[in-house]
Amino acid sequence: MKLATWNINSLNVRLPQVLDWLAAHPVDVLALQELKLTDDKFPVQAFTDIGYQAQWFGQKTYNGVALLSKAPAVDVIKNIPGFQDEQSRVLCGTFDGVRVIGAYFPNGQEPGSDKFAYKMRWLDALREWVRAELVAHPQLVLMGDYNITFDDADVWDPVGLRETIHCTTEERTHLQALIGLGLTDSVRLFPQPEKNYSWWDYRDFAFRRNRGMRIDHILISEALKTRATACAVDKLPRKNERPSDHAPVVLTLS
DNA sequence: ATGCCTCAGCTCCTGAGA
Repeated sequence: MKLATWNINSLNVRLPQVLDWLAAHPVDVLALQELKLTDDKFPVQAFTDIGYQAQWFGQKTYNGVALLSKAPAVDVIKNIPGFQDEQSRVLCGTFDGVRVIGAYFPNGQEPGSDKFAYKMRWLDALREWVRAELVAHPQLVLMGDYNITFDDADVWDPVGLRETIHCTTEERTHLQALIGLGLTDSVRLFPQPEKNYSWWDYRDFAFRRNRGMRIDHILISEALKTRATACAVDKLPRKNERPSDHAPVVLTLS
């Protein structure tokens, strides 16, 4: 079983790239973030045509998430139960017995801002919900655009970007709290290239200079850790014409 | 650098992303 996550920064713009990528990498589940379209504009037929089922949770202009899958989704949930949220950020379903949560974590903009406070509240709510989901579903994957780095190894300039957004102690404490639930960062289970990032700024030739951050993650439960055989960032789509600023991350389970 | 690029929208500038 293969699972992947990809922030595609507008499904309208990136649909051809998503279809091409799935043709080359026929994963069982692909979580998408930043659809940037309303539910009525979701191109379900394009995915049906290539043999994928889809769950989607869109929003005008911002956010929006989807789960594309070969198997049907069971027990689908949109956003975090009990957490009032105007923004479409979470989509959850069970596929072949594996509970999959696809999430677009808030950006947070700047420490001290209202958006940062929202990010912290959202992370609190997510953690408590995932804690309960893990009890009901021991085989669980939490993947998406976390907008948080684990540590300096995930940042191209850890000194210059110290305590800036995605790199603050407060955000990293929240990320570690998810690890504390019994989840594992699947990328680090396997040898990786030096300076292994998943996002690069569009500006200043950041990708070419590999000035990036690893902010897209696939966290897996203990029960799945024993099934994990590979996990890596696929940088190739970032070299496309009109690429997303993020690259997909792919996990292989036995 | 309050800069750089990209996308959506009440679109020809602004807000947001990260």
